[in-house]
Amino acid sequence: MSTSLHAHVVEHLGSRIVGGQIPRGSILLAAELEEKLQVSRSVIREAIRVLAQSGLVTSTKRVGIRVLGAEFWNPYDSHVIRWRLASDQKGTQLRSLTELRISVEPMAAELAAEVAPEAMRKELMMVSAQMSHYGRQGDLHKFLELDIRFHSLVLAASGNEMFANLATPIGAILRGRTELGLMPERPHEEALLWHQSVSDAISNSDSASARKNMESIMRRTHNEICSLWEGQARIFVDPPKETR
Amino acid sequence: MSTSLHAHVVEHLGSRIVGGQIPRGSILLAAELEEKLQVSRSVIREAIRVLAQSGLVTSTKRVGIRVLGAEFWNPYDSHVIRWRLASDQKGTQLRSLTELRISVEPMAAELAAEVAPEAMRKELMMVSAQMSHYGRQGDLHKFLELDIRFHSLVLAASGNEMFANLATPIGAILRGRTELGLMPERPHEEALLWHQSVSDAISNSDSASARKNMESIMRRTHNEICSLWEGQARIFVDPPKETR
DNA sequence: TTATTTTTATGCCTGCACAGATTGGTGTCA
DNA sequence: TGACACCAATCTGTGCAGGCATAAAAATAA
Repeated sequence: MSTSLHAHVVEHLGSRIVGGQIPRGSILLAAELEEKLQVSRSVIREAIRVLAQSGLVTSTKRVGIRVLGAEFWNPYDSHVIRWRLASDQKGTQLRSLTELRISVEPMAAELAAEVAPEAMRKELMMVSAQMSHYGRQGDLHKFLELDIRFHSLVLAASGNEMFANLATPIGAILRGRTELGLMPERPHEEALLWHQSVSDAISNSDSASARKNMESIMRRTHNEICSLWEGQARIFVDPPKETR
Repeated sequence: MSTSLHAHVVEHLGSRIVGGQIPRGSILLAAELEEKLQVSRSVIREAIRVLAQSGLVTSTKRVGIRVLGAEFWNPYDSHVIRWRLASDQKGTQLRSLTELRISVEPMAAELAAEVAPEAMRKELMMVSAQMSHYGRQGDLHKFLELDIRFHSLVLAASGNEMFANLATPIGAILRGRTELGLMPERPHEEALLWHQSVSDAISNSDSASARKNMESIMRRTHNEICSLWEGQARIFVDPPKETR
C-alpha cells in the first residue's frame, strides 16, 4: 500500500458523496464502514475527520455520520474540486472556477506589475515568447503547458497567496479546455499578442496595461468555454446568519 | 467540555503554528504531544490529520510531525484565516482578503443582477433601505450588521458557491474596519447611494450598473483600509511545477 | 405537555504489531 | 586511506482490537 490507508477511505467516500452515489442526508455508521471497507476504527475516524473538514459530513453522537448537501461543501478544498470535476457537476464547477479567475486574474496582473520580483518578470517574458513560438507552430500540447505556466506565474507574482493558490485548479480548467477540444486549431494571433502584452506590461511595471490586456484574455477565454455549462443549475447558498 | 477534545488540540496547535510560537521546521512528536496536552493518541492523530489537510504540518514516519512554513498553508481554510487574523500577520491577511473581494464583488454583483432569485432581490432592497436609514442616523453598529448582510447577500445571489463562501471572511474584514476605527463617524452619503444603486440594479437585472456601482464601493473601501498593511511584506509562493 | 429513563453510536483511551525511513556500521574496491 | 554499496538497528507514525464514558435521540412516565 503506497499511500496511506485513511487517504484511500477519504478518496472512496469523498468521491462517492460528491458523485452522488451516497446521497445527501444518508446516515453512515462507523461500525458499518469498518466492516464494509475492512479497516479499523482509527482509520475510519481519521477519514471522517478529514471529510468533516471538507464539509462533506458531520458526525454527531447517537445519530452517526450524516452526509451533507453540496451547499455545505468547502468549494476551495482541492479534493472537492477534483471530485466535482470528475462528476456530472463538472459544468457547474468549471463555471464557478472560470468566473472566479475572470475576476481575479486582471487584478493579479495589475498587482504583479507593481510588486513582482525580478526573477518572475524575467521568466514571464521567456514564457510568453515561447508561447508565441509554439503557438504559431500549432504545437497545442507545448502551448498548453506554457499557458498554464504563464497564468500560474502571474498569480504567484501578485504576491497574494490567495491568488497564487488558484493556480492548480485554473490549470485544470486550461487542461479541460484543450482536452474537450475547445481550443482553436492554433491559438489566435491576438491571444498571443495579449499574453505578450501582459508580460511586457508587468516587466515595465505598467499595471494599467497589464490589467487591460489580461481582461482581454479573460473575455475571450470566457467566450470559448461558456458553452460547457449552458443551462446548468446554479447553487444558491443562503448567506451566513451570523449575529456574532 | 462542550466542544470535542480533538478540536481543542487543533485550535491549540494551529493557533500556535500560525502565530509563530511553533516555528516552521519544528518537529513535533506524537508521544510528546500526548503528554504535554494530556490527551490520548487517537485525539492527537485526528488533530494532526486535520492540521495536515490545512497544510500546517506533514507527518512522516521515523521523523515525526514537521511544521510547515506559511507558503504551504491553505489560504482559504477558515481556521487558517481566523488564526492569521489573530496573529501579527493580520495586515497581510487583510490585504489578501481585500484584494480578493475587490476582484470578486463587482463580478458577483453583475451575476446577481442576471440570476438572483426573487427573494434575494427583495431582501437586498430591504437591507439597502435600512442601511441608508441607520447610516444617516449614525448608528454604526446597526449599519455594520446590515453592511455585512448586504455583501453576503450579493455574494450568495451570484449563484457561484465559491463567491458565496467568501461571505464569512469578508464579514470579518468589515468588522475589523469598524473595530479599528477606520470607518468615518457616519457613512458617506455617496457610499449609501452606491449600495442603494447596487440593489436597485440587481432588482432591475441591470448587470452593468450593478458592477459599476459595486466597483465604486470597492474603490472607496480599499482607500479606507489600505493603510493597515502599509509596508507589510508580501508572500511569494513559487508556482506549482506540475508536469502532470 | 413536560420530565425521566433507556437506548445506542460516537468520543476517548490503551496495548500491541507492523511498516518504512534514517542512521550507523561493515565490508569491498579503487 | 577513502569512497561507496549494502545491511542491520532503531525510531516513529500507521493500523488493529477492544474497552469504558458520554451525549443525544427516542421512548416512557408523570
